[in-house]
Amino acid sequence: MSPRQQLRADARRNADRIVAAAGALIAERGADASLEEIARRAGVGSATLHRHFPARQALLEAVFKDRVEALCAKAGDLLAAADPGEALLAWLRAVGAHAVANRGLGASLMRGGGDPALGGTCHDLITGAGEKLLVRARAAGAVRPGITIVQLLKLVSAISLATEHDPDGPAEAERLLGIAIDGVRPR
Amino acid sequence: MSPRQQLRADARRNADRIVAAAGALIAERGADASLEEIARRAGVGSATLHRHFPARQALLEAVFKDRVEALCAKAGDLLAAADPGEALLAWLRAVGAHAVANRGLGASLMRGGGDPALGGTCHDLITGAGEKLLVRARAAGAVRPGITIVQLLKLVSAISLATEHDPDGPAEAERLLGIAIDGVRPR
DNA sequence: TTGCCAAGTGGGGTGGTCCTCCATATCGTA
DNA sequence: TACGATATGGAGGACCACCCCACTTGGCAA
Repeated sequence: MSPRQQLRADARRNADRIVAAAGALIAERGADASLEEIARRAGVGSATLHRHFPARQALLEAVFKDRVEALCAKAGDLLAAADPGEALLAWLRAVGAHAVANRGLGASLMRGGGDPALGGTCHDLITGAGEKLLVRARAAGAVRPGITIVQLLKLVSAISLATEHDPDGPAEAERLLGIAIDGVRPR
Repeated sequence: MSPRQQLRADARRNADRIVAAAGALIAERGADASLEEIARRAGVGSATLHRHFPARQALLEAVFKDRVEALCAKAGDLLAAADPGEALLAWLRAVGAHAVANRGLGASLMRGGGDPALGGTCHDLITGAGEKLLVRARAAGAVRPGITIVQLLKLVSAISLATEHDPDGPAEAERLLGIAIDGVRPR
């Protein structure tokens, strides 16, 4: 689905419909929503869904693309912040908040490394954006050495995943994130 | 399967076989292994599996029961350790190590709160054992206030879950745990 | 020891999932 | 308008969790 210009108009319209339906259903029921039902809601056959998005991950990437881009933009903004360490932590909190708010985003962010062949775009984008923040924070001595951006994002995603089925998910995620993130600072 | 005495001899034998087969298959393929195949391996019909373990969670509880009990015993031992704070952290690390070594244990530990009606035993056992360690550590001023044992276990489980599909899972889990656990100490 | 019946079993059915083929319908162009 | 490349979706295969019910079996009472 990278070269969207090459798609025929109806095909592109269907792809958009599928992404919209997927977004709605994933918000309702989580990242493991039924692909059949997504197709049903989008008003297309299941074969069409599978041709457009050969793997579930590809669909998730499309659904969350704009949110990931927003997070990347925020990372860019924070590069100009006064305190490099606080900038990184603030960004991680923002990533966590987004992951909690958008069910399934956290899982999507992590699985980038899993299937290197297809997609991985979300994971790559967010990793690239965060890396710059981490490098700057590290240079300022605001994070302890040896920590990678992939580790930090894994931590954030894991927390959002763990609190996904909680009655009081967002608040609990915030608290857990607070604990975990404090370990990032040098002793 | 709580009142095992009330089961007929053959029923109990089948239940044990199912738990053994489940343990093997879960170790191979993770906690979402097919129940049909577990039944097949155990040499019983799928109906038998479902009657003994009405929900997947119930089966997981049975599979991991001994490991959870070992962790609870370890918690008991650590209650006598000199440094209450270090005792708690050491135990959390042990829980993490077990969760990583036994695929699916982490997920099982977390889901206790999800379905209050059935099971929850693993979750309750481990929570109870950890609570004592936490209370002692808190009294010694070794952990910052406001942290609950459920939060700590959620953190540990989340990390083990997140690293489950990693090429270098155990080592990475150890590192992430190190980061997260440092946030437990008071500032 | 024998006979009986509650307890236990598993094949087969239901309804769901993901994914693939291929005959058909549609778009965009010449 | 006519045509061919492109896109579609229903039908179907393989798998899954879970349930029903005709049958078997263990263990107790006589």
